[in-house]
Amino acid sequence: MDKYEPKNIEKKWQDKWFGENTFKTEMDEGKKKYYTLEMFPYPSGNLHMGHVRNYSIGDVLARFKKMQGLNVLHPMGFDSFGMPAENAAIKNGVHPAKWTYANIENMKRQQNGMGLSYDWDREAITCSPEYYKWTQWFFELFYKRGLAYKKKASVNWCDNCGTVLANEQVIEGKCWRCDGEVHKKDLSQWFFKITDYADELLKDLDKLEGWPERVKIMQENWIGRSVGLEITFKAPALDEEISVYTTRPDTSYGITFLALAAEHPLVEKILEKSDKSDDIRKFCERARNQSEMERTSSESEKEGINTGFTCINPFNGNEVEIWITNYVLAEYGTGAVMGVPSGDERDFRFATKYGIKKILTLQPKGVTLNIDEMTEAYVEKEGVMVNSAQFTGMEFHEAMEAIMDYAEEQGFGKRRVNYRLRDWLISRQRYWGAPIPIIYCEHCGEVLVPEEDLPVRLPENISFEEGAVSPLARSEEFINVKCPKCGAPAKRETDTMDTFLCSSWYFLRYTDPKNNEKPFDRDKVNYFAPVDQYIGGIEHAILHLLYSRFFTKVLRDAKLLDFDEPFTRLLTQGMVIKDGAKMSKSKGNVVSPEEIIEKYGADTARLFILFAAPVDRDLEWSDQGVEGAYRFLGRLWRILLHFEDKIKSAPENYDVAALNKEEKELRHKLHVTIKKVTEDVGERFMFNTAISSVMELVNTLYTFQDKEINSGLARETARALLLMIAPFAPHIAEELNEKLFNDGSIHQKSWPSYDEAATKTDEIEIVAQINGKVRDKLTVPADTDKDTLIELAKEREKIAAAIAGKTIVKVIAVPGKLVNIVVRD
RNA sequence: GCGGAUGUGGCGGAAUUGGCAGACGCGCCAGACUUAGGAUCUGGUGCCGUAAGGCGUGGGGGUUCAAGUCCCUUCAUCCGCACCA
Repeated sequence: MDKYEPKNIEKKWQDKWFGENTFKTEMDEGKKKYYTLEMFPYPSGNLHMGHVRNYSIGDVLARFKKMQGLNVLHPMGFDSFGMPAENAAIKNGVHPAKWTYANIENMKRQQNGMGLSYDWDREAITCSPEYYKWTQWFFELFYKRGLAYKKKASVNWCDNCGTVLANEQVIEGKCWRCDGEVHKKDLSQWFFKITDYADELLKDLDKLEGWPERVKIMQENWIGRSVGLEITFKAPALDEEISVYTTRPDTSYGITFLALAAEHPLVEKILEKSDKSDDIRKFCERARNQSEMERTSSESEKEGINTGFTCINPFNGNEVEIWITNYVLAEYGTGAVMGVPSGDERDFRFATKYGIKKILTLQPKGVTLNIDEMTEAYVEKEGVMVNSAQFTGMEFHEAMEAIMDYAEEQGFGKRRVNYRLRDWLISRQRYWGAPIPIIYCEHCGEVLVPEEDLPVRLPENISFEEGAVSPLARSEEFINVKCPKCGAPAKRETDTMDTFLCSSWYFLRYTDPKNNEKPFDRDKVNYFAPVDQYIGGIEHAILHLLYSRFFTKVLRDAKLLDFDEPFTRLLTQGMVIKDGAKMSKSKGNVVSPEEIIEKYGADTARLFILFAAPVDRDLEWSDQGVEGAYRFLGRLWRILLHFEDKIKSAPENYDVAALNKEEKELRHKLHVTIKKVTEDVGERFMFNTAISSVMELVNTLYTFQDKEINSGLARETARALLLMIAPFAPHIAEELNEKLFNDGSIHQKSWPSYDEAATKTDEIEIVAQINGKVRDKLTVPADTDKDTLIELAKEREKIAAAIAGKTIVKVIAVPGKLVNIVVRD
């Protein structure tokens, strides 16, 4: 018998599969489609275990659904614009394109070495002009729809990367890519108006039943919708009005100060008129220079300066001090907030620190609070109003509505919805990205590059010295153009687009990847998309997944496609952990996929990674576990080849009734296993238990090693085993199928069906309990009824002994499961 | 602080609808085959106990004939958000 040598068989089948492009998918209206997608990688050069896990999960699904008769779309591509290529260029003098394409080639080789069933004819590479032409085209579409605009704003700047970042890309005050400190800069930048879709992005989360709850909650929090009141204060001494936004209008009678952000527009006027403008200016500068970390931490010390000016609380005419503080966010709401020390913890501490007055407006029902004795604010949203004019005595919720109504009637307040979500900053001061297709003309202003001139290509001849200015901005050849409108000399925009823009639509391009006329054909995109099952890491819970949802909705409104959401189901895989930490170069705990595949083969690598943990949980890497997976494949190989002659000489059909007891049990086990694996893979996404049941079946088959076995049953079992293991370990399944059946690729065959009758047994085991504790087990016919069960149980020696001399209080019998006799002394 | 998750043998994990806790794999122990075994096959393996039996799903309480599963409470770990007024 041949030994199981993965090296000898895997390469052979991969050459055949990819040589013949076995996994090619075509649109077929008559067939139900299934679109399964793994998040495409950044071409860093080598696959890591996270990729292996991601792709293994996707490949099992793709192969499984295909065997179930669906028209499976399973593409792959590369998210190939971005900083690392440019950094490599700066460091080693290699052009980013060269570096990137070399990495793509290597990663593709590794992906093929895993035996993944991709349709490579549909590959999308975001840095290729054929692709980024359409990324630019989308920019123009957004621009025309009023969703792309340029404005001067205080934006996030990363010194390391030499570029601005979107809010979503600042993680705890640091750059998502390089972990460098981020600080604010005032720059004129391009934005996408994602806020126009805030409400729909929030609402439609309800439609995403196949998404993990936590991802939806993260998006919900990120969008951060709140409902409140905008109140306008008059400041006569400044001859100005100041608006604040609050979600607690019920506390309006307790306002004792008004807090402005250091960046608030009114600050300029205050400086002009104030006699202590030097102190105020100093304070504002200090506040602005705090890093993003310091400014957005709730732990930070709250500081402020009294401007000496006041404004009028429109509710009660009280004069209220205007302060400038370091804790009010300029970008949220109006950049100014009303200070109610009695009802807000921050305001309480601030007021205590600076000796500002406190007025109580709400207290728990039946309790009388004394503001002078309180050590913290009363922040609960329930209780009874006090000190609030005509609203005094009202219950919280009632007062809330009444006060808002009153403010609107009086004309100084307006109900308003606010979002945390800000517009998406999409321009980057880097070379290796899709150029923004805009030309600046002295006469015509901002002009879109005409569609027929797309793509705006990146100049290839370019220098990458380190410097503050983007390489594109230094390229005269690139910058200088004629205005498309008037023909006068004009200049190109030198910023490129955030790479998250490229990845916001790639899953749509796969449906029609070679289209030169359009980003994709509407019929094709509507046939294949949305993605039925998307698989990737949790790190994109907000970033990529929010942007893609936004894109999809805009394209729907532009009538390019007919669905609302891009990803019907989302699976967030767990991390691959070793020695208690995520695998990383810096921790030195990296296991190279290539080495594992070299040593054990791709089938073992895939099987281990799918078996070791449920797909959505973290997976602890175990070298011995890998050995175990390898051992199992060896066991499968040997036992099937052990029966080789039997299988080859077996008839297609056999008489089930003629099987002996053990054979009947094997057949039962076989059909139970098919049922279980079908459900585990297709419905429960429990690949680990699917594999364990296949292992059990193999173990059962081993009991026939030295026994006679009905050849028809051996044949049926072998075939089903190969079909079931095929999605997980495609090479060994293909090889064994050829050796035993030699009737074409196993991957073109149908998923096995089970015989419902065979999953049932004539006799079952029933548990006999006394007071809920198992005392005996009895084997009875499967259809034994309640009363008979109880009778049979009572006849058992152990049970009879246990109930002898005691009073039977109650007897519970669950047919098919147990009998429980409750006794008392 | 808020939100979410997780907690089961020596380890990874299973138990899908309240019904035999620990499937499957790793590790460990023993046997067979063998010049040899880090190959392979077979058997054993939650803990305490010679046994009968008892105990056991982070801790405490509860509901129930029956709880890993439901309820209350508490602890620990991980993740996300973190001055959003």
